[in-house]
Order: sequence, then structure tokens, then C-alpha cells
Amino acid sequence: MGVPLYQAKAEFFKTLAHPARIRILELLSERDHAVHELLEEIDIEPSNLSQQLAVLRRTSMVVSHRSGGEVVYSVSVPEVRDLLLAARTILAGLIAVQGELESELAPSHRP
Amino acid sequence: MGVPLYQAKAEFFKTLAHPARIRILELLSERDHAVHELLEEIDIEPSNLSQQLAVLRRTSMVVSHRSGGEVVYSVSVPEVRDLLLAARTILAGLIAVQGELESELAPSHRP
DNA sequence: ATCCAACATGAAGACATTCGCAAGTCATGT
DNA sequence: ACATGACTTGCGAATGTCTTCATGTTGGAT
Repeated sequence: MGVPLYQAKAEFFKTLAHPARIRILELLSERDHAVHELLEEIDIEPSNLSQQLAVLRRTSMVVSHRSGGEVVYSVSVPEVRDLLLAARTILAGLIAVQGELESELAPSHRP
Repeated sequence: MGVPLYQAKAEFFKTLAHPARIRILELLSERDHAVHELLEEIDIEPSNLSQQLAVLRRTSMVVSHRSGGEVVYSVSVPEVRDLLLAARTILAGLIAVQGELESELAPSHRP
């Protein structure tokens, strides 16, 4: 087994632990986007967006190339879409679990 | 679409962005573990483990119950296992992509 | 060819959050 | 009551985020 394996996994999730970066990946999993297109959708400062893109580039989750005057980004691994979907499923499950725990602690719907 | 949705997803990934917590979830996805059992496998301070368990409890990803003198933890949503698996797959893909990029940038590096 | 405007990235700073170690608290079983 | 195991709290250190300013690049206008 690789020694720093859990570290690598943690780093991977860490790159996903930001609203803007998730938003970027969701947009890119639909189709490629230029930077100014992302800017119109995400509503953050250009330099901030560039920073988040740099994080995603550093981990090779996205790649960029120039096309005329603009820079176009695309996801490097298509399975990213599956991961975001799986996360959504679990998130829904977690909300359900939280609801159960809540009603257990406050049994207002029990006769 | 829910407005603070990306925030919720980011929080979710943030709870996964830690080596110890990933390790915990992997162990718990195999079978339930008591705290002292986790301690034997993970090699961190007890107080630190307790902190990480608290984080996982706060997000309802794990649940705990007393059984005699021990406290036993278990995952609350079984799909967590699927997520960890998906993450592993993507991680392997990313490493492959990184290898490609590396050989593109330094073609003479590899014979 | 030169200049200009829009686009994209980078660096440095203040600011907030998180991590890990240390002690202390609480509960349980013998 | 004692001992053990589990959990919380507080503080310094480290990390991450966002804003401001500066740099570089492309394409078109003068």
C-alpha cells in the first residue's frame, strides 16, 4: 500500500471543499467554458476565479488552452461528473438521516 | 436550484478533507468499530481522534452508541462506501493524467 | 508599427478558519 | 471510591480565503 495514500485522498477532497470550485466543475462537466463565461455565472472577482482555477489545474482536475483571445477550460477526467452525482446522493441521504435524528430527539410526531 | 447548495456540498467535502477522517470512514465502512479499536489502527492522540469523530458526528456521517464500557461507531449512510470507491477511481485517473502531462512537458525525460 | 482596451494570471497583504496538543470533565464498570 | 475510557475546551501554530495591486498577452484601432 502507498504510505501517504490517505493524505493523497484528503488532498483530493480538499480541492473540492470550496463552493466556487464545485460550481466550476459542475459547469465544466456540462461543456467547456471560457474564463469570462465562468465569470458571468459565478459572481466572484476575476483574480479570485483565477486562483480557484489554479488550484484545480494544480491537481490536474482541469486543463486549459488558448483559443483566440480567450482561455478555455475543460475537465481532464470525465468521472468527475459521477463523483459529483454520488456526492449529491449522499448529501440527500445525510439530510434524511439528520431529519430522523431530529425527530428522535424531539418526538413530537409520536402519539 | 437551491441557492446555498454549493455551500452545502463544499461543507460536505470539507469533512472528508482530512486523512484521519477518511481512514475512519474506510474502517467503519467495513464494520462497526469501538473507539479503542480505531485508536489501535490510526495512530493519533486519543483527543485528536475524538475531535475527528466529533466532526463526523456533527455532519451526521457517523452515529455512536454505548455498548458496555465502549462507544461503538458506525456509518449512517451506506453509500459512503460508494463515494470512497469513486474517489479512488478518479484519483487513479488523475495520477494517470498527471503522468501524461509530465511526459508531454519533458519528452526526453523518459526513454 | 504603435497604442489601447479587454482578458487572464500572479504576488502580497489582512483576515478568518482549522489543526493539534494539552489539560480538564464526565460517565461507566469493578 | 477508584480506575479506566471517552469526550470536551483553550490556546498557539499552520493553512486557506479574499481583496488590492501589478504584470503579461491577445486582438483590433489609429
